[in-house]
Amino acid sequence: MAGKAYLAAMAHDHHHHSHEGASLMSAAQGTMERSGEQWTQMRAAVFEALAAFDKPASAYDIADKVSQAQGRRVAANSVYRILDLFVGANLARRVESANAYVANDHPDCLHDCIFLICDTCGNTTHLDDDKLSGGVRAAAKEAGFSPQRPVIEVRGTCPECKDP
Amino acid sequence: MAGKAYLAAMAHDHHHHSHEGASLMSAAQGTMERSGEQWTQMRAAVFEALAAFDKPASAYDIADKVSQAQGRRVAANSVYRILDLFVGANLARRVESANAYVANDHPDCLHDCIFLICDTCGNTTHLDDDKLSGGVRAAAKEAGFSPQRPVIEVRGTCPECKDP
DNA sequence: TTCAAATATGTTATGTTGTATCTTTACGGC
DNA sequence: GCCGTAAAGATACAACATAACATATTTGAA
Repeated sequence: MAGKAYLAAMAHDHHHHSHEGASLMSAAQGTMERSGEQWTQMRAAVFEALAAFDKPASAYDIADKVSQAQGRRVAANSVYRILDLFVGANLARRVESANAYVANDHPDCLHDCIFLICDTCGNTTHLDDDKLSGGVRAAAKEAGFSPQRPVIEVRGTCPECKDP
Repeated sequence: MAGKAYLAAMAHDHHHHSHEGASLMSAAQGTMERSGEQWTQMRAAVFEALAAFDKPASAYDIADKVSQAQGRRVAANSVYRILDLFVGANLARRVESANAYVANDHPDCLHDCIFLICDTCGNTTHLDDDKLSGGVRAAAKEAGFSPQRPVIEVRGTCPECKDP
């Protein structure tokens, strides 16, 4: 992987506090604690492992990575518990069509984000287009439905895999 | 279940050849054969079972129902094979956020459909809003991504579960 | 019609994802 | 120190999905 060669477009340019590395870790800790949850060693380890993946990671992928890092076996169910917390606190997102998770690098903003998942290389980017996601929510309401959580993902081919 | 008490709204009213019962079966057969695939007893049985569910059904749910109907054990992997064909031929859709499948009652029209899945009762309806789905595709293209298959689903509460 | 090739299904096994339950451990207040 | 609570570990199992190979059925050409 040559790293991100393109950035997700933002339809409405508002300030996203995107973080990385140590900054992301402390942002995650802050968000977690503000939402009344503890920031334990285990949670830090899981978040670090998750954030280190450059594509969506399954709970088992994360369990493996944490196990490696700690030199002991960490069970998947512990990881699931923590991932659920993360998703609840907006520190991570679940990619439904991949049964996998990604770290949220701007946990301070709340969006119905749109994932673009490359079927060739697995790399995943996301858009935060509140107009589009708002349209989806509105259409659901129009049909009498009360939307709680839109799932908007696009399977396809990323620029790298298309133009080699 | 008291049956469908509301219908999915259509943003752009074009003629949908919605079928049910025997009509749906023969439409399915026609679509399947036009796409160069055989319409076997087994496929008919799987389609019938799938169409009989009033909410998204897992491959195992379908395997159970077909097993019942035939008085013999039908293995899940046979069902998976056939479901994959159905999805390819637009006879069925996969609901990603539910790991389940629904029959497509108008296999003649091709849409990126939007599923509304009730987290309370599991009932699922769908919208065909080409404008919205087109917007999602366009946004992906805007980011340099080549969309193949948008996945647009909304988790929430259906009208029945909201207003008891 | 008969046979060979291609397609479909059956059988068995295994891999992956996700939960449930119960036990043990860590931490804080008393 | 003792106890209550929250977190994490251990184990088991349920649910979802695919792989590999054997058998059966269909198709179409000789």
